[in-house]
Amino acid sequence: MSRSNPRVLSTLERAGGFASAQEVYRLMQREGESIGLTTVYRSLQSLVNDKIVDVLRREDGEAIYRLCGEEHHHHLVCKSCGVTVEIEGGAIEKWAKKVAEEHGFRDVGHTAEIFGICKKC
Amino acid sequence: MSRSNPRVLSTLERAGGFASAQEVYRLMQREGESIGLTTVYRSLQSLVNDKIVDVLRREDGEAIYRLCGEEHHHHLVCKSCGVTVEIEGGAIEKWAKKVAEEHGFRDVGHTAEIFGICKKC
DNA sequence: ACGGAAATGAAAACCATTTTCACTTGTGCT
DNA sequence: AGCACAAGTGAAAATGGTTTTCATTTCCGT
Repeated sequence: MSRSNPRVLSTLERAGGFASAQEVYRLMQREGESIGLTTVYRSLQSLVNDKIVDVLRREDGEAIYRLCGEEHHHHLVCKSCGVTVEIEGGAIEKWAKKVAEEHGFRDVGHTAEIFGICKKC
Repeated sequence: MSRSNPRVLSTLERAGGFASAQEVYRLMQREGESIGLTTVYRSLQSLVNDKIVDVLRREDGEAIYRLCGEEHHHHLVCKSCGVTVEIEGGAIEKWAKKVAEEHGFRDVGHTAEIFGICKKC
């Protein structure tokens, strides 16, 4: 098995700790790094194996990676203009954890997003 | 736009209300129904638009469809085997509403999902 | 029966991801 | 240094789910 290319992790960090493999690849290219898409995929997989990053799925099925333990937040998105507000989700964290434990789940994560129409729209 | 082919819905029901497009297609073929994969996809999409079925993602990114009641609920999904538990989200409803109001949003909706590894996996 | 709209499905296009394979780089050993 | 073998790399091809295209068929209203 191959090991993670450190530049991949560092790029993922720079991306805000949240990006797809393709995005990491494009970002690295734009910055002049010489790397192949294959290596990006392999490095991300390896980081997932080592539990250094988490993998989630976007609605369209694309895999997105984020640093584990990264303080995560949620989004309040305007359906009309797309403006996004980052919000704290203390209540959610507890709820998710509690519900999951009640059902015997482990290794628990969650997603939550609020959407609506903002004041200006 | 096209409408849903009723045999697709009925097959999804027979499948336990939980299957991927490919599985629905294969099931229908095995039962001797004459239908194209394209129509299965279109029907499922249309059912999702009409909020008759829900769409989730398996760990490998494949979309899975399931019948869904009208009451608003959330899901606790096993990342490994896909088993799903419907859960109440009273705490979330309040949280979403409160946060959105604080930021002056109206017409508010939300999504929330918890995922992890279930007891059996 | 006629004509246009909707439905259908085979084949092609798409696109993220994985695999293959030939080549390069790194490492340990003498 | 020189050698051998393991590990890393990436271009290109393969994979597989999903979407698009487009020609054909089915439906429906008049």
